[in-house]
Amino acid sequence: MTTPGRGPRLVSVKDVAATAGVSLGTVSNVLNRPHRVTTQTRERVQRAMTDLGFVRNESARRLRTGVSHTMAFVMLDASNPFFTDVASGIELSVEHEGLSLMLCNSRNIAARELAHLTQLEQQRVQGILITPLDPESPTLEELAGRGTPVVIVDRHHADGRFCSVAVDDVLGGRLAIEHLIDRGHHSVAFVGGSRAVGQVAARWQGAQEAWASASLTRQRLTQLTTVDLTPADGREAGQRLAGITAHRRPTAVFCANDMIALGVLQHAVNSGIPVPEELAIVGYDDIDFAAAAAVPLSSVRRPRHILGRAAADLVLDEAANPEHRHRQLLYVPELIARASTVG
Amino acid sequence: MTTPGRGPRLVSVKDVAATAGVSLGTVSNVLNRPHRVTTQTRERVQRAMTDLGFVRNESARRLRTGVSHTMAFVMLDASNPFFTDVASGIELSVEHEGLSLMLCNSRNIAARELAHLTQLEQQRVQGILITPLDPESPTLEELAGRGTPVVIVDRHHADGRFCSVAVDDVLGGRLAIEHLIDRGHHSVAFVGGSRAVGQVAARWQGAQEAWASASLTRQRLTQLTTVDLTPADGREAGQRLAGITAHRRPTAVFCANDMIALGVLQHAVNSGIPVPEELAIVGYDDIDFAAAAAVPLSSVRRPRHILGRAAADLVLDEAANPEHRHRQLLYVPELIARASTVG
DNA sequence: TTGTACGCGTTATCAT
DNA sequence: ATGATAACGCGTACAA
Repeated sequence: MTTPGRGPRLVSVKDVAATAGVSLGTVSNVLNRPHRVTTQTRERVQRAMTDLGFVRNESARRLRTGVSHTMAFVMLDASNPFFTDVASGIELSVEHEGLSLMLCNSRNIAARELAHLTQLEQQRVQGILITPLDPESPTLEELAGRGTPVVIVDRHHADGRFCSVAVDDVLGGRLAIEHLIDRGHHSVAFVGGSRAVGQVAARWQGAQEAWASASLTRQRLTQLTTVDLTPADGREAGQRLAGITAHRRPTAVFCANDMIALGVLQHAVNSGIPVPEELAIVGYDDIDFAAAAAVPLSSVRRPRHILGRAAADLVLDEAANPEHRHRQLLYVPELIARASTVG
Repeated sequence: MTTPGRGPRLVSVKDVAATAGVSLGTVSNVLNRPHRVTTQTRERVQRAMTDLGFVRNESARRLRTGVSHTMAFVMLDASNPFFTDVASGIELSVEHEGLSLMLCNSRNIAARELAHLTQLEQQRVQGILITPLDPESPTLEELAGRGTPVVIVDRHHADGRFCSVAVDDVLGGRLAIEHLIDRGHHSVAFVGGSRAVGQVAARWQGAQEAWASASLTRQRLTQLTTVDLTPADGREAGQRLAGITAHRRPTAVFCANDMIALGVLQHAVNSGIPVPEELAIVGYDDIDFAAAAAVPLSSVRRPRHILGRAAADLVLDEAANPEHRHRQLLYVPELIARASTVG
């Protein structure tokens, strides 16, 4: 007869019913169909609930009704402001529907991503938004196949078997390079992370395309690989750049994201390389910190909130609408030119 | 007889038992006490589970056993890297116990905080870590009173009725100001946000104490209030500073956090005020972006990961140990001097 | 308004 | 070691 769990024994609908002197069904009606109950008894029941400290048991509800009241977003990297901004966009839509959003952080580690997905599926969340390490992973298809709506954020699935929301990163890469070519640069380095290949491949591709179509005579687009996409990686890349003698050094870099770009910027300033005169820098995402850098960073802006809202709307539709059809949305990035390229 | 919810009807233990040709109890044993089952039957059952795509129903488990497998952290502001770093510290400890962590974001809005807490309590999470808008709010005490372990992060409850983990921000404020006094500054402004009074009051207090005990003759410690603690607020504060004629302008600012400081730094550089020669800047938190600023930011470092781990350990103890006693942990900050104060 | 079957995994009991 | 069975937790929904 011991109640499992610890702490004060929790109050159930039964207790509320007893205290209010009504039946169990009436309590349920107060909770779910208040209009069916006389104002008088309703108030009596509500009184009993607050007096006893009744807390609805979401597990029991879910077990019975089969529907949970939460959505989830599995972030690739919570320390990247890009993803937290996407998350607030998601929240807006999700909470507008009276659901709550739970955030998970895979930190770019496959085992952690899997653990989160498993947990979320076991909780029977209404839907999962995810920026996956690998959009083609069978895990995602299996998950969706068992009935959990899955929407991919900031990636696409090759065969369109999911809803997805992303930005045209090929165009983004092209915008960045075209801007640098416009500013007269002939030797440019792309700085990206090897552990984040999927995230940056399109940007690199766009960069190459733009470079090729400019058909410069003595062109040179090189690649500088870092491990990850953090400010520390950027500093390290900056160090390698600073080590190159000035006349062979690229006159500009296009960084796979703003965190890298901020690191490069820092090291450049520290080692006395004037930005943008000797080194122009373009970042990617246009996070708030980009504009707040001491040399404000030119960056390819992606519509983070809109991305989040759109993704949330898709997963909500998939969860609620039986006639749902998968859609892949592609948003357009925009180059924001600031002092790091425009002297 | 219709199954509630949509999508393919989910597989239950019964189906697994039938397919594997064993009894229901055996399936349960495979899940919860695998050693009691022959390797052979265990494999047969596991085979059936994967074949059918069986997914444990966490709600049913929780309902029966009374214990959930999640902890939650309600963040004050997910766009502040300080909190995401604390969150990763928490994750480390929580996942070490085989539990999963769900993140919520109150965005400094009381209604959102309440909504999250309600939701989490209804889900019967094992414990809640929270950086509350108001540590003295009765909501928290009621929540704890009904049995959910609550640990306060980055604040303390006045009467010690909760476990809490924080940093000595009075000391932090003192360190910042002492550093500036050491560097010869006589006129300093504190830049903080009015919507974040609770978070910054101690820093301001420490700043005043240090200033008072220096007993300078022509001292001047002023206060510059912003709305929030974002880079944009910092830029706006920087604008107000730049508007002051040079000989009346403070020679240094101590910012309530690094995001503000980065904004101030940006505006200073933009308006041609040399940092640190004409304006020294000290931030607070030492987030990664502080070191990555083009003029690396001096900042009061707080042990973010350690804070998170400690908080998680406390809530885990409170959830598992019947002899748990509340503790208030206070960590010591450290001043990191960089180029924004040390020419 | 009331009574009650139901959802599903867990655990215990008794039997094989 | 495994089988068969039932009670249990708690809120929901429907028939009475």
